[in-house]
Amino acid sequence: MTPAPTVFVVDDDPAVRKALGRLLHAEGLNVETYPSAESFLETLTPATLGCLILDLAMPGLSGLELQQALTERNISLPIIFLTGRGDIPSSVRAMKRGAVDFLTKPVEGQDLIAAIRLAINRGRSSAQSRDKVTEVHTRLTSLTPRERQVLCLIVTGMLNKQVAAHLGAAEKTIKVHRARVMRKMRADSFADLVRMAQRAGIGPEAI
Amino acid sequence: MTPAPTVFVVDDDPAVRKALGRLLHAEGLNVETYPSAESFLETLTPATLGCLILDLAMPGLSGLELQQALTERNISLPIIFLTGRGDIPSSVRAMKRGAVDFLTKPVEGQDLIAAIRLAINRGRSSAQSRDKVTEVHTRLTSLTPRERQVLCLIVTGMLNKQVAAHLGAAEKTIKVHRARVMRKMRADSFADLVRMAQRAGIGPEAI
DNA sequence: CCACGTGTAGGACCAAAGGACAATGGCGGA
DNA sequence: TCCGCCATTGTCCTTTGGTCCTACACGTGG
Repeated sequence: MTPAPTVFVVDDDPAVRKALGRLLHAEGLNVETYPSAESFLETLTPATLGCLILDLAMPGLSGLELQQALTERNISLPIIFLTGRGDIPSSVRAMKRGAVDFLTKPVEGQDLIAAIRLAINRGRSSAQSRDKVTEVHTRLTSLTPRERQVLCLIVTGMLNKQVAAHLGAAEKTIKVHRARVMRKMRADSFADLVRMAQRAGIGPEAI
Repeated sequence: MTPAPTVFVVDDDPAVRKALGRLLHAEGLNVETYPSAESFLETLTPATLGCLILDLAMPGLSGLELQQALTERNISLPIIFLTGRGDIPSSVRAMKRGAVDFLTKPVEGQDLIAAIRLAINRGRSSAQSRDKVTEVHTRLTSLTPRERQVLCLIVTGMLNKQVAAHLGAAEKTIKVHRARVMRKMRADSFADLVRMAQRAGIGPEAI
């Protein structure tokens, strides 16, 4: 239904890449393999959907460093670490930074598949909520400063006349701004607007 | 300011309990030590604030089993695992289930203290949001079934007359229910009500 | 200079929300 | 049986919100 997710495999061992490629392809998954973190980073778009199976120790960027790099670029591709010589501190660091799983070679095919399913689902839902938030943000940028101000005040529950007093304007003016906010934010009800503002982090903090 | 958080230490080794007790007390932290998971579980209230430093392998319930038990009892005390003979699968399982950290003995005092500070902060904020949600839930239970129905419909953005048509009642009736909902939920604005409903998981899903 | 966006504001008018007061009917517990 | 709670509906009135159309001032960039 949605664009097909892809499983990216980054491992410096050709045998591992080949074996994983075969295994996952047999499961009906799209697979792309990369021999290094750098080569993977090059061919990466922010809208990528799927998950990443990542080796820990590689020449060049290590797996943990790639994870860090993705975080810094604001790319939330779910990561499954798969390593032969891992240690506890590495696994803990990986999990702390949001890895879906941290498996050790040799890995049970079932375990890996299960982790991949989980990762793909997680990525899908996080992509959905991220899309919603960015959608709200783009609409927010279409507001004029005054409209944003009015938005912030009305979603805290203030009446038009209260907003007017607070901003030193006529109630009529606030009504105009309010109507424009509703239209520009494509909110089809006030409740809807409140929820959008909530998602954008605009709440009753400023009271 | 808030009730002082306590660091609970559960470890079967008396030497570890003694050493940790001294170290953490010197840091100005309240410490309670327990020789087993069972003894800790007995003296546990759901409103406990602080964090738990937990050994992995113990006679009786293991650390991971205690973590599971706390999850099942809906107790969200942040956990720091501290173990001598851990392995990667254990650490990954612990982190997946929400542990704050997974440290190995011998541990650097600084690392442990840092983890504790993080855990206590996490526990504090999660307790805050949990309190807010339960507060909303208790208010929800004070609503009559009809009032809850009306609440669900108005927070999706429906007008009184639409709700009336949807429920086969007069608009006036909906107004009365709506007013009672606002009073019982202690919402001081409609925006407020929408946010409360949001926290309680009542949203526009049902459309 | 003119067009455009922005902020401002007025009047007219209608729709929606909310409060005050009253009333009816059902249903379960004291 | 009577009381209290719940749900229901009504009328009357006020406040609030929302939508037209119109209008003016101000600054930016063609």
